[in-house]
Amino acid sequence: MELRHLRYLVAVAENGSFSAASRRLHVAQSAISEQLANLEQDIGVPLFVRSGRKTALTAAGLTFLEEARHTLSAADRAVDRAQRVHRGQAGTLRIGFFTGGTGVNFPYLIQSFRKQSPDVQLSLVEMTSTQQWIALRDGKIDVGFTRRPEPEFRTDLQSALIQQDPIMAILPKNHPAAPGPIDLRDLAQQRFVLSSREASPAVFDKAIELCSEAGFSPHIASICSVWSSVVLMVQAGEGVSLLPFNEQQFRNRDLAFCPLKAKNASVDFVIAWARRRDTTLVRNFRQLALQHRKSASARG
Amino acid sequence: MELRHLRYLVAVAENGSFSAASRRLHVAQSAISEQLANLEQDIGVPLFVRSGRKTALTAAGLTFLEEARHTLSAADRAVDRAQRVHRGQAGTLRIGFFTGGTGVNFPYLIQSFRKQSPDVQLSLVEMTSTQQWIALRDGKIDVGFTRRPEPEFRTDLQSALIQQDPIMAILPKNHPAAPGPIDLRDLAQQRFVLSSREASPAVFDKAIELCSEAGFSPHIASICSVWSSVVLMVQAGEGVSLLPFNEQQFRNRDLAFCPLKAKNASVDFVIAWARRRDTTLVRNFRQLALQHRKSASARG
DNA sequence: TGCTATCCATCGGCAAAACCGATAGATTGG
DNA sequence: CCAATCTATCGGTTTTGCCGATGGATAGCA
Repeated sequence: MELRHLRYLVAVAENGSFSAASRRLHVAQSAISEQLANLEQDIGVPLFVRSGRKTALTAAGLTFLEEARHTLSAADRAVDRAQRVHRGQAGTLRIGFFTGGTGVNFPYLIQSFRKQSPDVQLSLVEMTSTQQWIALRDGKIDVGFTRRPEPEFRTDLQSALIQQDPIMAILPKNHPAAPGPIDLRDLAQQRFVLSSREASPAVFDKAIELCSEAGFSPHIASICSVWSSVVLMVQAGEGVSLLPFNEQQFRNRDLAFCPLKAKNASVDFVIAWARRRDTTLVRNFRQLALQHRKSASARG
Repeated sequence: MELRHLRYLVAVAENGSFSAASRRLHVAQSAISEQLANLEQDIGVPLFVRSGRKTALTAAGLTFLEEARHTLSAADRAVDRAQRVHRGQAGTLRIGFFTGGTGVNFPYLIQSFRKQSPDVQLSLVEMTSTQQWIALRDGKIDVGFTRRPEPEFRTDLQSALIQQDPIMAILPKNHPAAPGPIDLRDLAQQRFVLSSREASPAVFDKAIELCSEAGFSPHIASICSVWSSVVLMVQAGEGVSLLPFNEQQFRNRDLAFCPLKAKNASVDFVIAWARRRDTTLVRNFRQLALQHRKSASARG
């Protein structure tokens, strides 16, 4: 049984006869006759009462007709929904992010995306930068707000800059170097608390790089998996730290957040996506996110 | 788009690859590949991400897959329901009857039919004998408890005897001929109240025939469309009547219901159906009705 | 880094089948 | 009884679904 059989059946029912259906469908009457005979043969149920002039559906035929209509509309709906998803008008968008990641006004972005794509379901998943790369590669999420992917991910992932987060020195409030701008060489003798390379290689590597350029290799006292712990450590006197600027931590009254003198003291904050899954939906969302970036940077 | 495409798609989704699906479906891998390429072309949506080794569905493909499953199961359900209706296991049975029609224990018949065919919906429609013949011919009802169809209906309709209803004379209680058995010649001079030929030709014609055999043509005072009115008329002294035995009217205390001496003083009470629409369902119901007749007549 | 196994797309050929046009049989309406 | 209209059937044509073979691409493994 194929949809063709159902289409012919419905046409016959709607036009009252094989001949009328054949005219409507622009198919020879003999074709209709054969196909419907095949259908009856196939399902083993006579669907029509043929009596010379008038053709009518049997009781089973009427039942089948009703279900055939359902089937055909299910098929149409399948096509329609697939096309809508393909056009980015429907479906689900899974977004990765990490707390402290700024650069876009998230609520506003979501809001205007909702306006643009009312039938798209959004799913927000909190992950570290590294987790996002893996999830993007494996198709667990569709876009991520994260750091620039490491080289090993560059074949699968693409990214677009949202903003450059300046790396700042985090010091106890009364530290002599505060409030900066700081020359990192002044911190050469300090003990450092860094966030783990695992969670965010970009930040870790940048910290090491900056120290290296300042002519020293940092003495790492502690490594924390998330930036909030880093802040706690510094607050506890465990050492100083280097972290990207983050509005939330900036509010801390017991610490000094000092800019660096180094020119390249920043890490990229990007929107990333899988090259293979760069759907219309992802493209739409990305464009919107980049627009919001512009307006944000325009504001200050 | 045909169901074949959907079947292939589902098979690929369930088996993880075109090749695996081809093995499962016993079709060449190239066929699967071609058909699914056609499908994608047809609906204008890429459904798969092909990357050498592993094949995965796109977001649109996943959506389409879900809907394709619905479509396929709708198609299956269509076939199943049609087959059930054809086997008489499902559907609707529309039954015609007239009040006073006896011969079967209706509640009991319905009850045991419900037991035999639990998924069949029953619809009872009250009609005169003639209305039932027309409704049967036009497919408005499926079976009717009625009188033997007139010759003009015999090409379309068939009928099976439920019982012979004896024709009885209905007289005022104190009529000299009561309580019978009556020789119709004794009523030759009476005025008659008959039920209309339109509603029940069999009864009307039988009355005329009996009078004719008794050597007179009845003087018809009134004609009523339903038997209950006939009874009222006789009660009002309008005349005497000839009607088939009917349990309900028999209870009337002011009238005498007298058997006739004539041998052929009866009209057939039958179950009738359309020759063209003698479905399994109708056959099943008919057989049950006839069984119930037997047991009813066995009881008395 | 090759080697191999596995996957999908493509091509030519074949056979099934969908379709067509014509026609015959059947039925209805005038 | 004739004309009109319907469906089934038949032979022929074209489409197309399928097959087998092949080639390019990729992933796993040595």
